[in-house]
Amino acid sequence: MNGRVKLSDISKKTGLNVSTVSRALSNPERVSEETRLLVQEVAAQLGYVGNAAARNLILGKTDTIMVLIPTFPGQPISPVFTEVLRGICEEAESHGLSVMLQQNLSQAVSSDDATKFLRTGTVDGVLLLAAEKWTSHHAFRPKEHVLPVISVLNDLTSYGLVSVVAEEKQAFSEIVDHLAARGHRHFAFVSGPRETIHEQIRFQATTSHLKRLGLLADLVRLEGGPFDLQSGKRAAQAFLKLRTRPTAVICCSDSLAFGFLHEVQNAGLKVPADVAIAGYDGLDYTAFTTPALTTSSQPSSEMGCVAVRMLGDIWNKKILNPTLAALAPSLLVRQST
Amino acid sequence: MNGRVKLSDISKKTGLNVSTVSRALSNPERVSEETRLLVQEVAAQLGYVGNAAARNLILGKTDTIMVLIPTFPGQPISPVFTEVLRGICEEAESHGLSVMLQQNLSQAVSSDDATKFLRTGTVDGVLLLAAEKWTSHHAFRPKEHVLPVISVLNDLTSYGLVSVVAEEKQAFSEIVDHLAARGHRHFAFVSGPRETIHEQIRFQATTSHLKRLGLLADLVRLEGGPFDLQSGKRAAQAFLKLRTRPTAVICCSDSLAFGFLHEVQNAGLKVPADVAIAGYDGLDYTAFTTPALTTSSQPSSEMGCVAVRMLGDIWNKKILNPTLAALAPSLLVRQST
DNA sequence: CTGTTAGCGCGTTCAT
DNA sequence: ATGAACGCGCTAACAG
Repeated sequence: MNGRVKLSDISKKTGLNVSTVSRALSNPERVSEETRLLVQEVAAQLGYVGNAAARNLILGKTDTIMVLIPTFPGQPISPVFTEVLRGICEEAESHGLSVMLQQNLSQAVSSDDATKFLRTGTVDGVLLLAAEKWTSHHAFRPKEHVLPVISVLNDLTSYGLVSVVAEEKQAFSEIVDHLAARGHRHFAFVSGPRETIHEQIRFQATTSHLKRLGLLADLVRLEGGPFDLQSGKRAAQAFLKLRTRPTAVICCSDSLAFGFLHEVQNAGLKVPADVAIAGYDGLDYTAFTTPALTTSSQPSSEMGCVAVRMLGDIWNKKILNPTLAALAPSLLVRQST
Repeated sequence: MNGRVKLSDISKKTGLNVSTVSRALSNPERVSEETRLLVQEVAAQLGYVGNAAARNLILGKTDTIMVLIPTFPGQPISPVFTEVLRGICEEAESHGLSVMLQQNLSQAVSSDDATKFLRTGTVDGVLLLAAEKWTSHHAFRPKEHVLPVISVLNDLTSYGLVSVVAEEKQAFSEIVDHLAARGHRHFAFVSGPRETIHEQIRFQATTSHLKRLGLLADLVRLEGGPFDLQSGKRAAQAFLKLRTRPTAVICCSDSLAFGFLHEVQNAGLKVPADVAIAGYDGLDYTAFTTPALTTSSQPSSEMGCVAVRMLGDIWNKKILNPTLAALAPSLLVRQST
């Protein structure tokens, strides 16, 4: 390709052998002081940059990880994904790893998706963000050799994947506790998409904790839909039609909470006097609604960091089985409750 | 590496030569119907996936583009970047391209950053998001051969880079027109970071258009700071201390507008009765503030698409000079004005 | 239409 | 400490 300078170029210019030049650049200690400096100087002078493809080919690795992010048509990407991605990039960079990104259209990763990036063979590991299912492809186990795959945000250990998630159960228990301590006895839960793992875990955590407190009888479940502002608005419309309205509303996500807040305020309700609202995610804008939203903050970028570290552990054979890492959330009590 | 199945494996199993197998897989039309089917079947059966490194090495290209996104410590990534990124990924996928992501810590891309990813040599082109400067590195021009670099969001044609941007000038003129039509005569501008291209263009567009309308005399410039909610809040605090307050506030970004809105409402002002507020970006949550924010929507994902397409044009020699593509924004008039 | 040959750029054996 | 030779897996010439 083109006139890119290569090892042989700097070999000619120095009179040294190509392999010596190679050593001087990758294993400087295995070469004399003198030649090392010479090579380094000429390399810099010529603007040598190396060829990753050749290096990858002979080394059998690429030092690259693939990140799969689900996207939904017409919907912006969740800030949670963005933050996880940031954590991944930071940690990857500190380990000298590159990050490849692929956005896939459905939340469920199928074997087809798997094939798509495997066909490239350019990565040493895969990070799956918020995948609901995982159909392991035959290409992943050619001869007992598998490409490491880690699930982030969703617990897919049952599919045999190392997973790193947030302690959502704890988060929603804390929210319930907080609301109960404020004196609330009648609750509503604004649901996200029923089929998602998140919805199931969060609703389950809420009901089981309410039950523990003897308050379950009064839980109203409001259908939201997708994790977006519009869904929160719809749920609020249903809420407003209720004969007896709960005094505390727990939303499955911050976007739902914001949409909900917007709509009940439009209808003239006072928050938190008429109804208290809590969300989940810890998006930055929740601190700037009026009133500011109580929410539980996900350890988003931390999950990204941890996932990259665990990938390293898999490469180093320190992790051998589908392990689960669960990171703690932190409750942010604000004016909406 | 490992026990990955390669061309030679399927060559043995079929009795065909390696190159025939290669052809059957990459140029199916240059091989007999019979062998093609045989090869494809055996390939599928063995779970052949190919080795990108080898392919890249011989082809001299990687079909991969690098995206550089600026990040700021302790600050979430702008949704605008995320949307641009989405556009890039979608368009890239439709062209069979992969996307590598690197987040760099400063807004200004220096030669060091350039070197970092060039050292990999794994990409065929670079997309620079919101870079303020560009120090072209010698590695970019080894022998009249350069790696194509496109600037997205910022016009860096003066650095010799093909650039794709939003028509910010138009956007802010439209905002001014809208506000003037509403009867406003006293304006404030909430500034973002003074050193950024965006702040300069947007402020300049606002003042020059106000001047055109004969309204410039009354413009108050409020210092915001970083493009975030907190800065908008600070600007609002300054605004509240003004002896005579402007009736219309134009914010350099939606986050500033939201923070501003939050704070003036806290102080008891009515929006838009006491003060009208407009932002810029078109973030989804602006439709759900109370009142909903008037804003001008950036063609974010479109910019990503266009950038990828232009990269293709550069590869095909259809673009030879630093071209500028400017995409139109769309004004969203809502209740805050 | 298929087999043969050669080589992409680099790292790592072997020798020396 | 350095040089020579080999091979990573694949594709593109060139024959046949």
